[in-house]
Amino acid sequence: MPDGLDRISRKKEKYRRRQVEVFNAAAAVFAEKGYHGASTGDIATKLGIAQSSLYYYFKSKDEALEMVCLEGTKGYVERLKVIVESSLTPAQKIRGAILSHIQPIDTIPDYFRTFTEELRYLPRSRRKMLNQMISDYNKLMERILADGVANKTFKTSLDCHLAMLQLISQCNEAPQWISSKTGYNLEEIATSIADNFLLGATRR
Amino acid sequence: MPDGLDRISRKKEKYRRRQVEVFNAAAAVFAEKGYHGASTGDIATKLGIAQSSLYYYFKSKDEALEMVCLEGTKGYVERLKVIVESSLTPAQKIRGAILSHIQPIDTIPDYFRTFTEELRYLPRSRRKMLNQMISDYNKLMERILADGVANKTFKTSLDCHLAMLQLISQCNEAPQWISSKTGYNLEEIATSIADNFLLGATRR
DNA sequence: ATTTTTTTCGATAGACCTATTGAAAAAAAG
DNA sequence: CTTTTTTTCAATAGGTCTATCGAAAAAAAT
Repeated sequence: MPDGLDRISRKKEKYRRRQVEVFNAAAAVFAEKGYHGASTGDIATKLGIAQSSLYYYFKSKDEALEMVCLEGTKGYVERLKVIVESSLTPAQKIRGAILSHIQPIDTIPDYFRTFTEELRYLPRSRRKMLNQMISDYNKLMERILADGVANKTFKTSLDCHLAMLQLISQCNEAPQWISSKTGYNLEEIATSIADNFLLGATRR
Repeated sequence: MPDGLDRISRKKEKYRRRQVEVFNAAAAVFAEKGYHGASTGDIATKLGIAQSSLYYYFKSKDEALEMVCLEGTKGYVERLKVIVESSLTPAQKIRGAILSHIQPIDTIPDYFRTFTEELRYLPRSRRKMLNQMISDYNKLMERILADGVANKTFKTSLDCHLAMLQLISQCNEAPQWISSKTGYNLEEIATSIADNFLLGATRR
């Protein structure tokens, strides 16, 4: 006779796994058609279930978008924080940060794309946590650059804030370079972004 | 008694001017809410007219999006072609190309944003000409880079295709850096993108 | 002032979409 | 096998949206 708590948590686990399938489908449809272009009917069709069944797994389409965005950015800040606080050189930190940033393009492309392109359609009330996360993330990235300048690794003339925006923008656009028939892989792309930046920014 | 043709063209001109106001409103609403998030009612409200009145100026919402995208890219390829075929140095061409690319962010921001973010929602049939235009544009930009390599201005190791994608991506994301409270102006941004690229790519 | 042309409007058909609800089906437990 | 719980479904209320149409209003021409 199995333990009662075990039984309950096993049930919840089953529910949670199905929920992940639902969010996977939502992410795929959001990424393909955009949040407003995607209907809950589209998501249901992708899963082969009735549209109304979705509401057993989320309360509203808004909530589904929030969940997809949260899942798509899970661990982002933490991974960058580890890099920032490591004992790597500024140049190595940049390489690591870029690679870490674009990794999800491989592992969870639909979540990544939904986050970068559809976040703006989240109602203000749901966007607070995610905006805070983005702000934290940007500050961390900028800190790597500022440390590099303080360090005399990077040129004094480097505008850290602008450079941060340029690096992150390139990372966020990278998914579109892959579909662009030329078959770059993510590591090539990360290396290229980092190389091009470091070649220009590094003191000689 | 005015010439007949004159009278007709003057009327058409009046119609055309009102149509521009309509497309301006459409571009503004598309840019703010996204194509699918924007309703024709939103556009009409912005103009202070009835929703049904819009259909005197365009046949469908799709067509409005197409017109906005076409207007937003008018002259793009031509301007770049002039730069490519000029006698400027590759480095000067890059500076000119970047400045030319982001100019519309100042002059017609809503058209620019709608083009870069909402083009994907144009039905395939309407997207052909615009896709061709983008392809031509990218090739021209890549040619500047390839010429610079052939020229020994840029390093042999430069991946021209990837570098082209990186430059254009940065330009297309630039609007978001401006709203980002820090008050950069477009020329600063263009200079920064060009400097950072040229510093790394130029032979020494 | 009257006629013609241009522009706007109200009403609405016809789709589609989100979210709810109570019931049915499926799965798990007893 | 029966009961309980979980999961799915059909039906639908209530809302929004695009596009059409004939009429009205406004402007221009005669």
